[in-house]
Amino acid sequence: MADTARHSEPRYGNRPTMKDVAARAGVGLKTVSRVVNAEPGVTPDTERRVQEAIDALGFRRNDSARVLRKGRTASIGLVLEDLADPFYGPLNRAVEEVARSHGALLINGSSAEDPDREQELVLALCARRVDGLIIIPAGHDHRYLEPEIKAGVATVFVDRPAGKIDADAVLSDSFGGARSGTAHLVAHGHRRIGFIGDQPRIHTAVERLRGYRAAMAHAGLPVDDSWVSLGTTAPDRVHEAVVSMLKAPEPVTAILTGNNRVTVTVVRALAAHDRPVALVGFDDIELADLLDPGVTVIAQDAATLGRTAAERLFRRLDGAADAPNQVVVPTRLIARGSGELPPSADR
Amino acid sequence: MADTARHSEPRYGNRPTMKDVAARAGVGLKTVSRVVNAEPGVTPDTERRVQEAIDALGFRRNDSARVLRKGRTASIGLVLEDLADPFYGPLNRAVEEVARSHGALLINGSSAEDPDREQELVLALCARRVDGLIIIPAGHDHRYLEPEIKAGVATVFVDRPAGKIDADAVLSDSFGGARSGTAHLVAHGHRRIGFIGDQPRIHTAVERLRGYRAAMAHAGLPVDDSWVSLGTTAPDRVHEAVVSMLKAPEPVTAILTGNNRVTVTVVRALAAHDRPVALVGFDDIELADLLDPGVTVIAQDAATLGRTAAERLFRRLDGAADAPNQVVVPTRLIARGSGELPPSADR
DNA sequence: CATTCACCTGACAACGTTGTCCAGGGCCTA
DNA sequence: TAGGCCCTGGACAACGTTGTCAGGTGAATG
Repeated sequence: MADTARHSEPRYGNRPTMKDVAARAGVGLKTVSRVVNAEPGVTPDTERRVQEAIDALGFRRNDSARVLRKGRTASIGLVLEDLADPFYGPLNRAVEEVARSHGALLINGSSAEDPDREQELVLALCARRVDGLIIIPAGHDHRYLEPEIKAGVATVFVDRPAGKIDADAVLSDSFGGARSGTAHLVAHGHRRIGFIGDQPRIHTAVERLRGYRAAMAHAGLPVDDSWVSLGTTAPDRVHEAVVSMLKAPEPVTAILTGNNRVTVTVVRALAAHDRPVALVGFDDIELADLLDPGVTVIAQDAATLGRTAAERLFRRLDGAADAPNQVVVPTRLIARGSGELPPSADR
Repeated sequence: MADTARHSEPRYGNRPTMKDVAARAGVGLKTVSRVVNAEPGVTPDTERRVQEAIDALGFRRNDSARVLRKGRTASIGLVLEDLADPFYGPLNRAVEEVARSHGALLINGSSAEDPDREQELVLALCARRVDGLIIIPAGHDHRYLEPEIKAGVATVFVDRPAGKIDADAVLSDSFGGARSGTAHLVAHGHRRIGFIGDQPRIHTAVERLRGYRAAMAHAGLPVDDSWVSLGTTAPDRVHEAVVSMLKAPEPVTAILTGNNRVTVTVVRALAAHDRPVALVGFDDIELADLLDPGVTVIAQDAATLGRTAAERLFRRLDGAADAPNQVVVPTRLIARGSGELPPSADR
């Protein structure tokens, strides 16, 4: 009864191989290969016999072996920060769409904003010999990628630039977006504007803060330290920041938020507040138009980010060898009400 | 100058192999393998020499080759409907988390609700010899998977059951959720309740419709054909359905929606309507609590779905051989206002 | 000093596929 | 009918890794 496994026991689940198919069809190994790959040079009759054997045995070509022989895996890795963040959904899909159109599969994983985990994941992908990598970096030092890139792994960074290496990157215009969002609030009469952003480790967080400061400076407005809060996007910290900005002796009359998670928390916090406070959020959020007032946002085009990055990656894989460069995707301010509220009466 | 590539040109980007490392370190091939895999039986001195060669050459083990030899790829495939749908984000992440804890990578793709594309994707994953599959099925016939399952590919279906084969499945309680949502509306005095759901090809859509009908029947209420709309979740179709239900001679006073995308569209449509209409939505949506009124929903626990499925998958991979079974994850009704509105005055 | 034994080390085959190359046979033409 | 050519088919090696097994060295023991 016992199926005699020779030494250990590879052969996956005892799947038939081309050899088995060849034996059953009474042809040579290579002929089976030709049929499977629709290569020319096989008589219709022989082809039919081989095909029957394939169907009868339930043979399916082992791409692992194929990859080993051919040197290309037809798969790319996508490392993002959190698979569950709605901002990355459209990006993920756009990348998948492009990969699919190039016949490649997508392997992905989350770094959870942890540089070590990012590196571990990226190197695991390299060990699988993905043809290319699209990375939303969590860390600031990507020199560990140098040997990989030199060995031919095409690499494109998205949303944030690479650290300490020269690589392609596709970024949103964080600085410009934050600046125009802030200017929008200033234009509506606000002079004390708060900024609540993500951790200063994160490139986009810093850029957005810079944009905010630039707009304030341009308007000749001071920025009080108590109006700026950077840190994790955990709801309780953000909530606390909102409360302290509003309870201060010189309370802010408007807030600029640094990303979608912060925006959502701030909307909640402001709903519980008595005076209206203006709000402009970075990243669009679903249903923002249905709230009262609608949430004015600086929308990023996540799908374009992903598509652009993936297209650049495949252009590299097709041999494009021009110097690495950065593409900046513009943002768009969508006015819905919350950013157009006038300053509420002072204390 | 020209690097003489012997025949074609495999060797990825001319990456060093264990052979190269061995030559440089002046040791045998297998010794390098031992060092790389931290196997016992290597003198510290030899190990150091090998390690130096590894670092100098920038060697990284080729897992493709390893996989071929070992028979396990330590990767699983996740096929879902749309990577960008916020409902699948937490599910995706939960699966990834479990995979990660088992040292496996996640390959994923979208079926776009197209059975052919689902099959194509699944078979591509099988050709890569993923160890297991987690599938949110788009099609209704999965007999094409039989040879794969027989060959040892562990397979778990999520959100919707497998078609025509006996396989593990982890489902939400669509029927019970829709029934309790409908009963909730009935309890608040509604007698004419509409249902707007997804395409009847989709299992959950049918189950939810069944739950709705069951609750109506249980309450002794008739269901007029014009109150039920099944089809794509495209906003214009859904919008049209809302309008026609509200403009009918016997207009509905409440609506039950079949999924998150429908709910969002209906919220928009109702906002433009003059009379208040009660609403209960299937699936929770972000910010639902901030709308006015808050949106009452039947919440599904997508993360639990994903985690449960992934855990079952790995239990199978670890050898669990009990009969395939179905797990049903309960839903939870979250009352926020929209589902508690009384029927508005008749015409 | 010889023998045993433990421990390291390396040669070799195998995983399943594809590229190369050659052999055999049929068919056309001279 | 012989010669040559094209078309089909198969043997073989190679991709980079790991399992098996045998050889070799040094220390410990009788």
